[in-house]
Amino acid sequence: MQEILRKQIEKIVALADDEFDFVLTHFIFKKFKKHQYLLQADNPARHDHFVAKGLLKSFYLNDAGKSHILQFAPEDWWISDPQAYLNEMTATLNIDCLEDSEVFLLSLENREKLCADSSNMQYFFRKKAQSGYIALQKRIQSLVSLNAKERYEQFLQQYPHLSQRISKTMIASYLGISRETLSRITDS
Amino acid sequence: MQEILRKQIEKIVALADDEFDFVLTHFIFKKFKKHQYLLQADNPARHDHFVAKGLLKSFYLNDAGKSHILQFAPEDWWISDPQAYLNEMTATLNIDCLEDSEVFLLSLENREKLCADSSNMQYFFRKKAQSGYIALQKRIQSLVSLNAKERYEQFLQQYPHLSQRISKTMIASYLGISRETLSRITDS
DNA sequence: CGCGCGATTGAGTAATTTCAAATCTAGTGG
DNA sequence: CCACTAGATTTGAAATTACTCAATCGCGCG
Repeated sequence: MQEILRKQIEKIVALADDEFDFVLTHFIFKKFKKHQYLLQADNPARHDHFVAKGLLKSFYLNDAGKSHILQFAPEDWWISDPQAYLNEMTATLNIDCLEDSEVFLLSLENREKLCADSSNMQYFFRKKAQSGYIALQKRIQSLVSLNAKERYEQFLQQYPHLSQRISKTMIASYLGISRETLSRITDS
Repeated sequence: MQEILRKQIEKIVALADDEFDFVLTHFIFKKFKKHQYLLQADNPARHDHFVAKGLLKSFYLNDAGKSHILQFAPEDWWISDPQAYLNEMTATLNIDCLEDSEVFLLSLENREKLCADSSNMQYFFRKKAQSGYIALQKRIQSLVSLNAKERYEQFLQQYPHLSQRISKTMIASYLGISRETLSRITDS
């Protein structure tokens, strides 16, 4: 189980065995059931989450009460309410499980300790934030310049594996289109 | 001029005088004229840019040839093609000046040197990437859950100063709506 | 005065949403 | 094996939102 976390980090920085053991002491390992919430809006967002197994999503409800999915997180992904987590604020996002999941939790305090004690880990988190930024910028580009159909096709290309584990209703919510529109797109 | 850069960094980490002097040696200072390009698509994106004075924008042309503005960068902001810059690829974005501008350029090589030599600076860039991520996530939320009028009003609230220096055509391009639609929104 | 650029307006069209109803599907208990 | 239910998906029709294209307006500047 821990191997997944290690491999994820070592995609970016190499770690000696004892250094990884040290890193690991900063995480909490937990299992969650499908439909279980890891974070609810208006609660403190105490952790960032690395998914070792399963599938989570983060979403928020707008003023009209409509749910918008911000992110899916299958194995090997991180998920949180970044704004609330990094600024120690109360969450606006919700995170719950689409499948039974196994997750490593990291508090902000422990993240900062890790970064202070290990320049490797600070490097890792810097790179992770950078690639996250790039990913979001791509998503913005697709939102402003692609129509519903094109966005859906790009999603399929980008996450061919994911699209099989997620209902179309949720894909529509992620893409910012209604489920009816997505349905009409796919039957062609 | 350098004071602006220093203040920007010291919002996040304190620097001794000699440390800032050291930091400064990694940047190149340049002036640009209105309409001048700092980066063009298909060219290597060699630098990240910190704006000391003036106003820049980044944008790209989609397949249909339509221009979409990704970011405005007034004083105290950073602007680049992050994907191209951080992965040493050829740019897909363009960056040009909306006003005469003064800019500090930072190559990827020098950024990494800075981070390797100064944990303060690595901390700074980590935090900067994190807040960038948060900002983009907010923008995604507004794109998927707000209509044209709401997005425009949010833009005015968020950047009251900016909206006075930028044509409505460009604001429309940033918001992902046509200039005609924006015009119809504003006359109410 | 006349040019050029941004902003506006009008009319028609295209994309997407909404609401309601019908259909399909997987899982459950008898 | 079948009936039944909850959830997801699909379909239809009307309404809304936003876009496109074309024409006009307004204004600053040489």
